[in-house]
Amino acid sequence: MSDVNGAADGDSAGLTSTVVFRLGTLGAVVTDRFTRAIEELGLKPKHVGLMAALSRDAVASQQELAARMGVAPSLMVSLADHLEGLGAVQRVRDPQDRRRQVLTLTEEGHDLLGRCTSMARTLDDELVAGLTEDQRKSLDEVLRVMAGRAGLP
Amino acid sequence: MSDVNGAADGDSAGLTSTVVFRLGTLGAVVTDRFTRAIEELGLKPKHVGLMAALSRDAVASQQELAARMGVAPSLMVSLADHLEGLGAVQRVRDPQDRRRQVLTLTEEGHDLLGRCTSMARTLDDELVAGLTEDQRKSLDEVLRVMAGRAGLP
DNA sequence: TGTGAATCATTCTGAGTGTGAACGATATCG
DNA sequence: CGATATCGTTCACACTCAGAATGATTCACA
Repeated sequence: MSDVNGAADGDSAGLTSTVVFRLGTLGAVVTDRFTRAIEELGLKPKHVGLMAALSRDAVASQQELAARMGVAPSLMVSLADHLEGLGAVQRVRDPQDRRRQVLTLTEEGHDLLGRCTSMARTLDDELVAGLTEDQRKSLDEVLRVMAGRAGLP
Repeated sequence: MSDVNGAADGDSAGLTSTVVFRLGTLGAVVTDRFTRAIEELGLKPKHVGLMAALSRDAVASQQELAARMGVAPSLMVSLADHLEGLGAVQRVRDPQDRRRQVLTLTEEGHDLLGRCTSMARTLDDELVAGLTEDQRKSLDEVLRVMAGRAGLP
């Protein structure tokens, strides 16, 4: 409502009114807060993402996980190293293919992931505090559709 | 999958169903696409953010802009350097305070920002393609409220 | 009016993050 | 068997960004 009389060229309200820009900046801010929240657990977002992936699929090789998360296999090594050091995941050689390291989430890993989830829910509450119940439902559905459009699982 | 503790379940669906997680991942994917789109213009997201800020406030010192964007002043130097090299911004010493470098968006800068906006709109269309008109309106409003909650301008 | 403190832009150094190439171990195919 | 591919790992490198040190300029104030 602010900028309407602008010319057809790209003025700021043009860009800042796009979903891309607003979703990107908001996502960055929210992720930043989450990053600070999980810091005390010795975790970073990618560690949490890895645990979430493991929780969903129970077991998987490092390469599969790397491909799923869109990171290099070499990075998956250090992520798994760190989580293994925390006792959150377990590395087991696949007997069928002894090149493979099969990762599984330990009890401690589930617990750790649970604490991350709890932190995320706290942030959620703060974030959607100004929304009506209808708006929250709509947000849920809209996020689902856009995630699909963006090629997310 | 029985979990002994009842306080918080560390289920994967627990974390991946939070707004924080979904907004964060979706924002990352979208920003990544935008990053690739503007690559051909010789720009990165922070350059675009700087241009958008300049377009909104016409002129500003580097420190003000750095504070507004939440980056270190030293980074603002290189961002401004790059945009100046592209002819998108102009550095002028403030006559009132000759320590200050006042940045302004040139005609070419407006044009460049316009092209970024156009690219973002293209991505927007693709992203919201599966949404009804009501859902798009709701998304707009929800993003506005959450951005406010997150402390964004 | 002179002098020290504060501020601005800049440069430089260092930490953190992630990719890609090289390597050894294992598996698979001819 | 023997050649080749694949998996996990290590290493070297690039990139990004923050923070300290620097020089120029302004401000506070005696």
